[in-house]
Amino acid sequence: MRVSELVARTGVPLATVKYYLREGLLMPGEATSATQAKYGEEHVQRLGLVKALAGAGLPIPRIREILRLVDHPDGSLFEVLGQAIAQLPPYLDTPAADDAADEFPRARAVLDRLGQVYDPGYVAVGQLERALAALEEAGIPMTDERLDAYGRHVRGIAEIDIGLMPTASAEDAIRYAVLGTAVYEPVIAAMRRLAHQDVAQKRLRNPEEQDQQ
Amino acid sequence: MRVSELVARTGVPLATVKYYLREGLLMPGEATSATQAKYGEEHVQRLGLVKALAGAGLPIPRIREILRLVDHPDGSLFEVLGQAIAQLPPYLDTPAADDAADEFPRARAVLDRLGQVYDPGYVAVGQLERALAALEEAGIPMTDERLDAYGRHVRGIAEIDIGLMPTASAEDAIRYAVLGTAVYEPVIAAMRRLAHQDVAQKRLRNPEEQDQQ
DNA sequence: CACATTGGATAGTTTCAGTATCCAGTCGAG
DNA sequence: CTCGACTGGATACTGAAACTATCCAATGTG
Repeated sequence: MRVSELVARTGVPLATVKYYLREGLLMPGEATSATQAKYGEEHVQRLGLVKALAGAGLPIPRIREILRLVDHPDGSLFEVLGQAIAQLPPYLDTPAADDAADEFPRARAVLDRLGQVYDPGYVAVGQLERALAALEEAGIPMTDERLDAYGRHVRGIAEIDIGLMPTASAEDAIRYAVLGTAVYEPVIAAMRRLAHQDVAQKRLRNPEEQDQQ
Repeated sequence: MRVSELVARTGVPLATVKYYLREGLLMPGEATSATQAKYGEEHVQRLGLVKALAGAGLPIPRIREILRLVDHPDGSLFEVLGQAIAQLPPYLDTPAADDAADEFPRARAVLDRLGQVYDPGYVAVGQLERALAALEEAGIPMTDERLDAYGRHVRGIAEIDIGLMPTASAEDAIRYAVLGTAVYEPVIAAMRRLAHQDVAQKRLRNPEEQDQQ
């Protein structure tokens, strides 16, 4: 298909398609002449993915990096996933901690409490630390009770994620992990917001069953 | 305390404090003269909250609206919470659906499947729809299996959230609900990312216990 | 009294994410 | 063949957002 059709199918304006092409977010079509190129389904899908990531508020350079990792994963699943997660908010100013000493005290306390295995150099540790610090600074409490419950359920979600991960090829696994992390998060957030309403409504109706799971 | 101390305690640059003051994100201090004002703990905390929200990528007008709702909630818990959630991404272009007819097909299918009570006019329904549509456009699958599991665990998280909600005053409840939705989300996201690593590691070690919870 | 600090106003900067314009080569209907 | 529409490619422009910097006159302080 030509550009005009790509534009029609995705709803992305031509100027923006050209912009993404320039920025390297969309691979160029197969040139058939100096002023013509052929685009395929992969371009439609890629544009959808870029839209999803951009819609989540990711800056272009971060999207480019994620796409690069998906297209050319260089390293183990963990390495690539770590690099990809570093492109997701919350962004850390300090990219790496030299020694794992007293870095991330809050996050480490939480993870130790939950008995979780973790690599202290993993980006998400810093991200958790930052989220917890933000909580603290804003004067919002994080009790052990809440923490344990979150830990339990989040782990359940992670089990599903890992359980459904394709194991055939490493590339598939990486692609799945990188995109799954970024793209399922808004779904989970929206579901939580809706569950709040559901739980609150049902409790109002049957206030006696106020057991906290 | 004076501005300089507020700056020192929060780490927010003076120019930025003034900017937040201008934008109405920070309440003015108690003026003691034409060139002096007194700030208190509430200012420190507010600045922390603004930092947390801004750090999550929320635009200033949205933060202002959230703060307004927290400070002067006008309406029921559900109404206020709905308004607050509308300030959180993913942002919807179409603010309201006139009739609840075929609006949000994906989200409704999911919620019906989970047997959840929901108000079709609730913002989060549209947000879920959008997140699911983004998934689809990007060619990423959302199976029923994953959905059911997510639903179960997200519900568990919501039970905790609601269970720990203060019930003494309506204002407290609103404040808790609004901030809890916005501020705990990054924590949950970070925990999920870390749980992925933990689950994957442990599975590699004991591949036999691959039960998906 | 001198000097740093402050509130308040205004202007400037940077980054980001597109849009718009131009151009020259090419395709395709008549 | 021809003429107008469509393309790829390059460059310039725009508008919003979030700070950041500068100035000023009033004030508090040692």
